[in-house]
Amino acid sequence: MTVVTRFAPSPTGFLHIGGARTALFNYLYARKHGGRFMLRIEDTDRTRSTEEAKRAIFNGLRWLGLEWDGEPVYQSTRADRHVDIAQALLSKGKAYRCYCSPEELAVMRQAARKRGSGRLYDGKWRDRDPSEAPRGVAPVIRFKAPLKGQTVVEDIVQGAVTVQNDQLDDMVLLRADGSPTYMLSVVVDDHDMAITHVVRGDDHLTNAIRQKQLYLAMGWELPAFAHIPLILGPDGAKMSKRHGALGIDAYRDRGFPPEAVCNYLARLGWSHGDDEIFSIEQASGWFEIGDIGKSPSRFDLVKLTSLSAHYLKEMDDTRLIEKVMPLIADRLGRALTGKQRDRLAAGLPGLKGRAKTLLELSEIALLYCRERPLEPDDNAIKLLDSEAKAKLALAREALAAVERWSENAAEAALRTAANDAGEKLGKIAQPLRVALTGGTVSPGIFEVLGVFGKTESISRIDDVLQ
RNA sequence: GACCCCAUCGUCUAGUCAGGUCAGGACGCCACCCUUUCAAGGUGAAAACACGGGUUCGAAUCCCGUUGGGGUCACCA
Repeated sequence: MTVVTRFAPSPTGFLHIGGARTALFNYLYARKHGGRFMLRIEDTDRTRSTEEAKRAIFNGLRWLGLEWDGEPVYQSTRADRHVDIAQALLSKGKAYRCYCSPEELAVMRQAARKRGSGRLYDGKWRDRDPSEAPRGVAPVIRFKAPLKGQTVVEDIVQGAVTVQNDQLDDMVLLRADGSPTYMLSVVVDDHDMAITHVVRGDDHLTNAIRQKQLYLAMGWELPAFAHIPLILGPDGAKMSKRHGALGIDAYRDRGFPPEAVCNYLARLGWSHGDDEIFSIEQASGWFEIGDIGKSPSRFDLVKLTSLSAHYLKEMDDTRLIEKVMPLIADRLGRALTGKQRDRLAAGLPGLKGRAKTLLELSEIALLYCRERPLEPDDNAIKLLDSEAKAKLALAREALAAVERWSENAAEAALRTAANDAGEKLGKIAQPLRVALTGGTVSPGIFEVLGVFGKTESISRIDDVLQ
């Protein structure tokens, strides 16, 4: 049997971090077993569904590298089929028409709460003769759920979950306007799409109980269920906006590489022994649903950031430059000149170990893209006293004498000069740093010298000495 | 409130199913080393079996309870 999994978001907002992880787990499991990973857009709530949200889902999944198989299925296009199934249930005697008004329902609900019962609907129309139906009232169709016994879902993550059937009431399958409800649509679609493993958030666990009853009523084969614990905010409370529960695109915009996000998400709630850093390919070789933890985990931006730093360091220089250049151009407000690109190409490899995100990298890379004359920052100006300038003059002399310029040649010249003058290298390096970069913090000074080249370096020193 | 589920360092977790390890790793934190600044890197330290009862020669591991946390209770999905 081919494994078929699916990710079934409703396009009502952004693709959030929990949804992304659900998609990832589905993807991983399908890949592990050489199966198919499907995407279904649950857009039956037309008023809340938006094109924008749909795009966010597509773009988010692609950015993460979670390409789905085949065309996305739009649930809204399948309403006729869902209605057919409701009719089939009706003729099998497994569903019935209910004519209750919203007011009646509200009273029942109140009564149920008072009794502490989960049965919000009391089954008023369950066994009534259709001839008693009031005129002019459009009925809903309700599922005739079993009254006695219990329903057990064997969940791969949660184990056996048992609910007494008297806790469950008869859910609505078709609304008064004839449109199918989610509960019906999911079951029909999962069945029609031949989904073998339903892997989704824990918030659907109790739905699975009701859905199982529907499968049984239709005589359909049950998929395997796996309900993964939700992701909580850093304080252990439900993830909310104030936690920075952002769309996946926000993490992209903050400069996290997708492989870092995937790695982090995979490791959140799932583990393969002590492995911490791994690719999506490795994970798909290891992934077992049973290895997913049972308790909810907290979202930790710091750990994601450290993973991000790791992947930045590992990233291929060519790819890195492509990603960083637009960010720098943004900051500069214009495209980079040829010279700036060259400097970037030379300087980026030395820079990438110093930043945790692409955004941060583009910030520090700015140092290679500013043109002289520089405007030193406050700390830099403070440092440039007459003594510092004297050291700088010393450095200028030594550097001007270098014939074949290179990082190493510049280093040798400066070390010799410092030694001859009986100075500590730091006394010379710091003023030099200010002259070259306009700031007091930068990569190694020889590296900077190497990137700028002889002419530019000397000119920058002269700018300060004048 | 009712129902369902969960519980190992601050956080993510290994170990739990098949009881026996100084309870392991990672992030973070702290210290030290390296050092021309800041990072990075290296080395090291501190840090947990929620609590209470059982069962057992022996319990993080099995059972019960307590406490705490999460989820669900729509003609939303």
